[in-house]
Amino acid sequence: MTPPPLVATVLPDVTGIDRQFDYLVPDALVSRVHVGDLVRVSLHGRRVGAWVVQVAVHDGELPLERMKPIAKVTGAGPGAATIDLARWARQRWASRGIRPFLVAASPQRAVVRGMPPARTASTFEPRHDRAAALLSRGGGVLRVGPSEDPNVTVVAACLTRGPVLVVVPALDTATMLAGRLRRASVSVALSPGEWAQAHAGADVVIGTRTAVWAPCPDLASIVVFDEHDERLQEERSPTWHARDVAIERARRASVPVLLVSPVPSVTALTWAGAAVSHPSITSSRAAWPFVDVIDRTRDEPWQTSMLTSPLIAALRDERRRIVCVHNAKGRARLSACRTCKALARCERCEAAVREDDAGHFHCDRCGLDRPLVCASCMGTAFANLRPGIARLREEIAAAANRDVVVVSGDDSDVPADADVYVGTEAVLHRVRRADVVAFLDFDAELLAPRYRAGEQAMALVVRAARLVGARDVGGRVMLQTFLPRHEVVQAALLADPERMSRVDAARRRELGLPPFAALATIRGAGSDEFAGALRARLASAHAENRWHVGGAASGNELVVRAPEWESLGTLLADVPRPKGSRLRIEVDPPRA
DNA sequence: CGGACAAGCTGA
DNA sequence: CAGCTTGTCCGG
Repeated sequence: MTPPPLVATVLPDVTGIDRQFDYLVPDALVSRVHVGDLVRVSLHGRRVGAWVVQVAVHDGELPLERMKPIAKVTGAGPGAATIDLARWARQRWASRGIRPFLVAASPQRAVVRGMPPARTASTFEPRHDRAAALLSRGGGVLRVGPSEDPNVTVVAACLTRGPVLVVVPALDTATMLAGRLRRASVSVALSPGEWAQAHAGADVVIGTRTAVWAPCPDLASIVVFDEHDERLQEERSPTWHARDVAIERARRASVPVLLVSPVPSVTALTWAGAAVSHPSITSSRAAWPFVDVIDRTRDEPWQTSMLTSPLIAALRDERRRIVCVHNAKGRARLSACRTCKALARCERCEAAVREDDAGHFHCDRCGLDRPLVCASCMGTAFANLRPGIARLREEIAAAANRDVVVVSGDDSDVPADADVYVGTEAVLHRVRRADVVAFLDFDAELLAPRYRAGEQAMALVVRAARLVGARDVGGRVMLQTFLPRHEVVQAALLADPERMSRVDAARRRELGLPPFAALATIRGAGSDEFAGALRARLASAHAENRWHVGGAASGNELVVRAPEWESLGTLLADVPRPKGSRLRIEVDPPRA
């Protein structure tokens, strides 16, 4: 009697096709087709790559004669467990399909099985004591100082248990850490380039956020370094976050996960509950720079100037390299009369006007020019309340009496030997080393209209802290603010990030924001119609209480809030998308 | 996504 | 009505 034919359900690697298709497994390939493998099939007259998502005995649902055979087995792929993890992620981030996750989990080139594992089972010292303690308790959040360098010792603590998966925000960190571990005789597979070695087996599999999807046989623990870093989240939809994937993957594999950061996110702390390891107050303080809070409500007679006297003193200190951060994004220039403090406005349309290069007031709204005279008191001296970066550069250069380098977002080659740098927050990623970092208008970060503004501001302080080093090497961060008592400012000042996360967590709980609720933004053609369908569904289910569907009246952006992500994902998947729509759904939106 | 096929438009 | 464009459907 002939054995029943095998049928493989495959998902084509083709954008726009969120469907699965059944193919016959030819007798010659029966031993080589496994769930999670990559194959090639003929679909609608063309050869395409596909993932095998299921292998089963033919059930007669689709007649055999309508099925084509699998054309070829390309090689190893994500594996069955990762495909299940991708299905979880599809609901978690309201993705239409699992293809984006499988792409992240797959090798870039074909990988044939049979490569030998490279496990050296090498352990080394020193090992991070607090990391080891957390691991034996099942994992959690490991808070460290910003200028500490815990990566190698934390990995050493993990290695005593077996293979470890390491996720870091940036590729250069991954490459550098891989090198340091190899010098300690640890076998390392750098993801995604060394996917084949990771699949065959290594002591450490390491990479940026996509590495959280990488294979790691006999996985014994997962570490996410710099858990607060935004680069761990995919910026395009589906906006999956490597931290959350790591937590779920570890849970499924019954292994501990460590989230390491100087400023752990509210999401991480809420997940960890009591499993948070803090450094001692003394060692934490020692690992932070000096933080100067410059209270702009008190210190200056002319309160609106960006150049306060402590800043001018720092600019004039020729022994110190200083980096000035000024987030000018989307901020209009603004002039005010020095005598009567009235805002300079357009006579015709009342919009704020700015000084142009020719020495006139110019209105950007209606184009009118007028002389530099105050309309209320006829004064002729004006202050620029929100200088653009060019104007600021002139003011800083005049105050510092040193050369100033302006760093813009897209510059990659920045002179390395300058004394004074000015730029948007991108400057913190371009300059290697500094003695002082000054945030000229820290309130722009604190008051940004995003629910994660506080943590994002805190992340900038950490970035600055690493640039200047700890207080014992003289590292100094200056925060110019009108809000000196703000929890972020206080947390930085006292080297105690918990001060900030406690307040932030309480506020988010009260306002129903993540991680205490699920939040999504929806944009793109058809989102108005989709919003209507969502409201109708919620009304019929009598579930409006903890739900909210707002915005999109202008066709701009729809905000959906749900009690938790499970029901959000279910709802967004169940409500049919209007035909012809192109919805971009962002769950846990990074900018909202 | 991209090929097939149908329906709609133009020119002689 | 050939010859072309535009739109919709569907793939195993």
